Amino acid sequence: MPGAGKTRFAILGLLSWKPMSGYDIKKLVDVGLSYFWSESYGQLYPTLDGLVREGLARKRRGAGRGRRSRNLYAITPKGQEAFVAWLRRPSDIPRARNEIQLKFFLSSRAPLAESIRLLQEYRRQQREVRELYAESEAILRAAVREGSLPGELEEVLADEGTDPATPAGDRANEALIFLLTLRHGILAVEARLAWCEEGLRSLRRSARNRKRPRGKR
Amino acid sequence: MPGAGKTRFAILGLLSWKPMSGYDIKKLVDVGLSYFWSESYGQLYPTLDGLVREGLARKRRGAGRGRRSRNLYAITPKGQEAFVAWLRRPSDIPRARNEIQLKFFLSSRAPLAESIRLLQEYRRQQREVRELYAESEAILRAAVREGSLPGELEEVLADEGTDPATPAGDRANEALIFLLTLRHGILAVEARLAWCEEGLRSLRRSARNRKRPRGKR
DNA sequence: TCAGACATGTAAGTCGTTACATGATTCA
DNA sequence: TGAATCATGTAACGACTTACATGTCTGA
Repeated sequence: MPGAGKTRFAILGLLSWKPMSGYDIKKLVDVGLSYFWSESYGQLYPTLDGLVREGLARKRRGAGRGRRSRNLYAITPKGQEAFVAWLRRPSDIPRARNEIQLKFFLSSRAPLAESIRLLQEYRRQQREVRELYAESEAILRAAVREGSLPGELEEVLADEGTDPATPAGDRANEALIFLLTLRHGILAVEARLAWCEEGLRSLRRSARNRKRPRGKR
Repeated sequence: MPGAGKTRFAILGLLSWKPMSGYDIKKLVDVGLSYFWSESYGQLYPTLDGLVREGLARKRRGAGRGRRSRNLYAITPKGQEAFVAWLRRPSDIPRARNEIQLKFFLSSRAPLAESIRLLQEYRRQQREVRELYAESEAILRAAVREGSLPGELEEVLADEGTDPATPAGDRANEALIFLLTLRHGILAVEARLAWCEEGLRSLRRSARNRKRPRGKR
């Protein structure tokens, strides 16, 4: 009984697209889902075995000899059911543990300059993230206009395995949802950057007021 | 060697305010820091012992008999140093693992209605969070105007332990930084809600286009 | 020919939570 | 008197990461 963890269903969900090997899944997550998900091999392979033992997936030995032979995993009807049931279960609120926020809060008794430095570091970090997102968004918007999937995803998903009967409208939908997922990240980053500006303004105003505390009551 | 984990420094940072017991720290985190941090007893007490073993904190047996006697932990100069050094170390980018985002992404091959439902669930959840934040913000803004700390924090921090020599300006600063920390949460929630609206608009437009796919190319 | 991608897996360790055990004190 | 809160701790588990071990195939 390997837990009711999220990794199980993340994998199951990806297998519901098409049969894949552990290596494929890792690639797909790293390349396409990295903005909101991650998996390590140490989780991946044991979990795949677990899915097979529970009858949620089937393992098929692919071509190739020795270590080079890919194991293809396919979702079973039972697995499909379990996946949909999970989709419909309420999601837990992610428990918050944000290091930068913690540091900023704990800096309240340090010199103001320390808090300002933390804010600037955060801003620098988030600006970099925004750049990454912006590039992805440009690629994706183009894909949405064409109703296709973008290059990297295409590679992993679209070659041999995809059902050719999938209507173009469905492909467009997939791209749209991928785009929206990315938009979530972008709006979040922009909110964080707006917060940095607000914070820097507040702290600098506070610093000025303390240098010449004129109208004090 | 109990890891270079974040819990150690979170605790150290709180002890840098004033000596506290494990129970105090848990209360303080639950009541005042819950928007961006959490600690469990299972981490707390062993970590406190670890800090003492490393000479970063000192344990002092308080009044009371048997199990009721509080253990007060105070930071040492070495601990203070370690804390400040941590504050200045670059923070790691939190690795992303967002269940709702994952579900939304994986819903791309389900009926559109499923994606819309997920978005609505997310919106409902985030609206509740926004209410909580709004209440806290009102209390905090009042406290900032007065240059004091708000009730709950006052309780844990301000009674006997606080240095009476702390200038009023410093108290105002602490309240301001607390307020800014909260603002981070608020801006984040509002960004998520804005995303929900954007997403719902997009998906509904997409649904309409597929019912009567008139101007197709 | 050999670096680098392909491919699978395991062992050990970190980090954290939940649930429980224990007992004192307060107050309705 | 007995429920709630104060207070400290531990045991067991769960989720995940890192680092390693092993071997194959491809292409410059």
